[in-house]
Amino acid sequence: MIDDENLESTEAEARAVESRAEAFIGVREARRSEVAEDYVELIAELIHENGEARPVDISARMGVTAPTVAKTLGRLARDGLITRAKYRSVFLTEEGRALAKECRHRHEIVLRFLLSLGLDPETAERDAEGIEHHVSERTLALFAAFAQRS
Amino acid sequence: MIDDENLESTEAEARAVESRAEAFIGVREARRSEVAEDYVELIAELIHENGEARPVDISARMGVTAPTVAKTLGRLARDGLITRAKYRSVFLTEEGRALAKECRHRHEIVLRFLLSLGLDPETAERDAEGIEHHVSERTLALFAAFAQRS
DNA sequence: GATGATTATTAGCCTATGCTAACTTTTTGC
DNA sequence: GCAAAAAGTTAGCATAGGCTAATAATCATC
Repeated sequence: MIDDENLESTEAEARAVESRAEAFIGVREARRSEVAEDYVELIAELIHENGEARPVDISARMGVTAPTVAKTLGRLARDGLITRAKYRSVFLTEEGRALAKECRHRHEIVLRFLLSLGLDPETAERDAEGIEHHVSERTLALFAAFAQRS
Repeated sequence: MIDDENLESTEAEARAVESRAEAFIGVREARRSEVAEDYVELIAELIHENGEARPVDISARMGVTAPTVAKTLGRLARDGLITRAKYRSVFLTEEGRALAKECRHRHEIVLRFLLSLGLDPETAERDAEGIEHHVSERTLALFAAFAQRS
C-alpha cells in the first residue's frame, strides 16, 4: 500500500463513497414514508374540519382518483395508522395521530421558515409540501430559530 | 345559494381544495424525476473525476445493487439522457449534461444555504440531497441571496 | 494467451403508486 | 320508500425502482 494516490484506493475515498451512499439511502427511506405522511396529515386535517375523513375528500385534496385512495388507505390500515370500515369514513389510530401531529409540526416550521425568507404564500405552501419530508431534526431546529427571530 | 357557510360549498373552498391538489400533484411530478436527476448528477461527477462513469461506481455511490443500476440506466437511455454500449461505461447526452448542470447548480445553492444557516457539513449534504428536488426557482433565488449575504 | 477476479447483464421476483372500467353500497330528493 | 346520484370498492393493468440468482463479458496477471 505505497501508492495512496491510486484512483479509489484511499481510505478517505472509501469513506466518502460510503457516506454518499448513506445519504442516498436516507433519501430513499424518507421517500418511502412520504405518501403515508401526506395522507395521515390530510386525514387529521379533515377530521379536525369536518369530524371525519371521507375518501372522496382525500381524493379531491390529494389530486388522485378514488381507487388510488382506496389502495393507499389499505396500506395505512395494514400499517396500523388508520382504522376503517367498508363504505365508511376513515379515522386515525393513536399511532396515526402521533404521526400526523409530528408531520403537522414539521410542515408548520418549514412553511413559516419559507415565509420568513420572504417567499409568497402560494409557493411557500407548495415547496413546504415537498421539503418537509427531507429536513433533519437539526435543520428543522435551525429553521424554527430563524423564523422566530425574523 | 344562500347558505354560504355550508361545508364544502363555497367557491373559496373549491379553489383551496384544487390548489392543495395541485401542490401534491407537483410534488409527485418532482418525485418522478428525482432518481433520474440523482443519477445524471452522479454520472457527471464521475466523468469529471475519472473520465468515465462505470456502473460499479454508480452502484457504490448510490448504495444500490448493480442490477438496479442497470435497470435505471436503461430508463435514462430510453429518455435520452445517457448513451451506453454493452459492458461499457456510461456517458451523458447533450440533454443529460444540461440536466446535470442544472442539478449541480441547484445542489450547490441548497448546500451553501444550509451551511450558511450554520448546519454541519455532514447533515447539510444529506438534507441537500433530499431538498434539492423540491425547491422552486423562487425559493432557490432566496436561498442563493441569503447564502450570499451571509 | 489461459484463467481467475471483476464487472455487467438478464431473468424473475416484489412492493408502491398511479390509472380505468365495472360493480356495489349509501345517500338524497322527490 | 324508491330511483337517481354520489361515494366506495374491486379487478386488472402499467411503471418505477428495489432485490437475488444465474450468466456473460472484460480485465489483469502470470
